[in-house]
Amino acid sequence: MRHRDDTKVEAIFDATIQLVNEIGFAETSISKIAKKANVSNATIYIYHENKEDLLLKTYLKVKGKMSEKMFQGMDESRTVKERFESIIHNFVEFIQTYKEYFLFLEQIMNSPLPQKWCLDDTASLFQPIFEMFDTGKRQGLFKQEDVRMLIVYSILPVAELAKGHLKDGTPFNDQQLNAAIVMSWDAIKA
Amino acid sequence: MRHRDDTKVEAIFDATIQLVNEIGFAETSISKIAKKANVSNATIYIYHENKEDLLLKTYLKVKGKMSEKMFQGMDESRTVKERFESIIHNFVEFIQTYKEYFLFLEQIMNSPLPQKWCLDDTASLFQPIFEMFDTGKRQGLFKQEDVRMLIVYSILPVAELAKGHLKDGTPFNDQQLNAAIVMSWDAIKA
Amino acid sequence: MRHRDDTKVEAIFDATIQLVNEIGFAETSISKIAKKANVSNATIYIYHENKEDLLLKTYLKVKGKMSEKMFQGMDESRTVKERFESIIHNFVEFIQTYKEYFLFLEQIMNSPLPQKWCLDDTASLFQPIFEMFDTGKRQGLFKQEDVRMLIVYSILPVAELAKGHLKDGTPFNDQQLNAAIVMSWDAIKA
Amino acid sequence: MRHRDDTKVEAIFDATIQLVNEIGFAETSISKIAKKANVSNATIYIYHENKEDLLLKTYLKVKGKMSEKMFQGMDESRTVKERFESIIHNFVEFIQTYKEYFLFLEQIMNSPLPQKWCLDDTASLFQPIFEMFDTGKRQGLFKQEDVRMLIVYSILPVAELAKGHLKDGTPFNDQQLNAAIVMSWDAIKA
DNA sequence: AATGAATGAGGTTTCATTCAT
DNA sequence: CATGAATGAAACCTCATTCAT
Repeated sequence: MRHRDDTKVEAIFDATIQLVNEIGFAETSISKIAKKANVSNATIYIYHENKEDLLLKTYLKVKGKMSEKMFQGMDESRTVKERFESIIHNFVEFIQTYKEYFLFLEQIMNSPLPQKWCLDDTASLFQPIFEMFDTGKRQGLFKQEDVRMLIVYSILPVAELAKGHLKDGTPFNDQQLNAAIVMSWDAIKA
Repeated sequence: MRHRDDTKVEAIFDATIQLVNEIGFAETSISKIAKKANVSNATIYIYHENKEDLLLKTYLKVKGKMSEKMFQGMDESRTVKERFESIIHNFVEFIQTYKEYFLFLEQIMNSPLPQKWCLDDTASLFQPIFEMFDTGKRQGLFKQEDVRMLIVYSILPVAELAKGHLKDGTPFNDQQLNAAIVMSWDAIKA
Repeated sequence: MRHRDDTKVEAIFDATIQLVNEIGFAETSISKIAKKANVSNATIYIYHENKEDLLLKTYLKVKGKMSEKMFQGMDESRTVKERFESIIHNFVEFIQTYKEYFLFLEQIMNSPLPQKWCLDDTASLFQPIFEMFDTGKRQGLFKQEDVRMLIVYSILPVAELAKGHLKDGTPFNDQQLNAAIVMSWDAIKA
Repeated sequence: MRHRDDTKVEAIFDATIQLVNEIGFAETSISKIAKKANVSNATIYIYHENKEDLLLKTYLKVKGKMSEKMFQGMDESRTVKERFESIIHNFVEFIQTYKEYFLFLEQIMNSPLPQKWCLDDTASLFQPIFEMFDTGKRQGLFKQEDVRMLIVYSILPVAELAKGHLKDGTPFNDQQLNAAIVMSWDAIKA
């Protein structure tokens, strides 16, 4: 057995993500992925059981990357506010740098696939967010609401704004970002 | 000449929406739609040029329905706060009553299709929201930010919460909704 | 019963011939014919049993037209040579005036359809040619060969030349036609 | 990698030609070709881009075969008359041996396809005919007419006669062929 | 007579996947 | 490991034809 050729594996992942973004999830076929990745159709089946498995693995990889970037340089000893701002900045940075990863995720997450896959484990990837909000709640900084609610009012809107700028091509500048952070904070603060 | 059978047209729309929700956009084929709608494959092509056209028309229909429900009973003479709460209540009502319409929209809007279709006109469907926020800004009730930002911090989170409850089957009760409205208001108020 | 609407019948014939010439026999469908003729699909079935019947009738009509034009002004009392030249001139005139009729015939006659239809009767349409050649043979003007052979060496080449000019768009002038007639005569003369 | 199976490629060509002859160009479908060739529909698309491409390639192949057979054993040092007779005999031989190839060609060439394909290069396949006639003209053997005219009066009629015998099943014997050659010669000789 | 509506059958093409090298 | 060849199944769409008005 020769060893796994990571160049090809990577090329397949990239081609998948690009195609899903360019032509959509529904139009993305194995043949098209193979062609874009410059490998044979059959090669894809060496690394992935079938099409759905390829999608699942790509999804997990991308979600892992997002988690990694989101908590990059996170220091548990910092204050809640500092951690809050770090996460948001990192998130926006991720969305802008890995534009295609982000849009790929949005497309998959709004399809019935994740429910079919029953992925509870992915929540753990975002554990630091939960911890940060829990701490904040205990310190009386945040409203005593469900953490999902705090997320939906503080992080989601920033992502949505960044997505909007991504789609219409306009830049999401610091001034706008700071205004957003203020609104996030206003929404969730006690 | 046989007369146009609107039952069939309606059945095709419904089948499309249901299937996109059940098995996803990618797996929804004309054959499956036809079978579910109890019509022949060919019948679909009498009313729609091709598969994409069917999706586009379904999308527009559903978006129209959402707009209609969202501003039902809207009274321009009411205060901004009353209008704000009316919209949010109507929206949540819509999401819960027309669950499948809402999830269908989410799936389409997160695919590359809308960009391909270049639909600027659909923004006009939500004109009353823009007017409400503009009035509120002029009255000094809201932060002097772009209306899109106000929307993203007040309406979007509610939709996201409702969607979450839809997906995990738990009810979205009045207490939760009121807490959400408070957060929305906190986020955007001046 | 209302009376037969010859406008529509004619429009259907014309559309059929035009389409067969434009896009070919294989691509010509009832729907396309109906659209080009500005009638409903179903209207075609009032006048023709089915698609093949439509083609057969169109073929017979066109072949009849060709025969009619070919022997227009033919005078049985004229000399064989005069009749010979009259036929050739008429034929060339027909090909150039009814270009589409002629090319339609060529397409049908080189398909397996005529054999399927077993049309012996159409030979009778060209009786005057046979008579002319028979008379010529009896008068010792022509070679004592089968009349089909005489036709193939005198009339067919002219048709082929005319067709060539039709297809590449160059004119088939009198000088060329006369040269052709000389060659025809040389080929068959005793 | 499985190696290219030329048996299949050949079977597809043969099935195409046979079907076009049996049921006609218009009724010849990919499915029928695949069934007759004992391959899957999809296999055809490995070797041919689409149906039209299959037809074009089949056409070119058959035309090449015809050219090859037509000039088999041609010796440029022989006299014009010898070359002339060689070509005609070879052509008749081809028509009779490769009956289906010939009838396939006739059907395609009388459809609008060749014009759509803009094939100028195929003329070069018949270069030796042009050369033979040019030499004959220079030697004063033939009339000083366009070579196409000489072809149309000497070779085409023989083909037409052979085709006639093919279609009604009667043999085209040597005596008839010789009579035809005499007429060909009479038509074009100076 | 005329036609829009409707459809089962079948068209071309692409799909996801497996096989043999 | 890698891949071109191969394919059954199914995709989208159009066909010829019939029906009800």
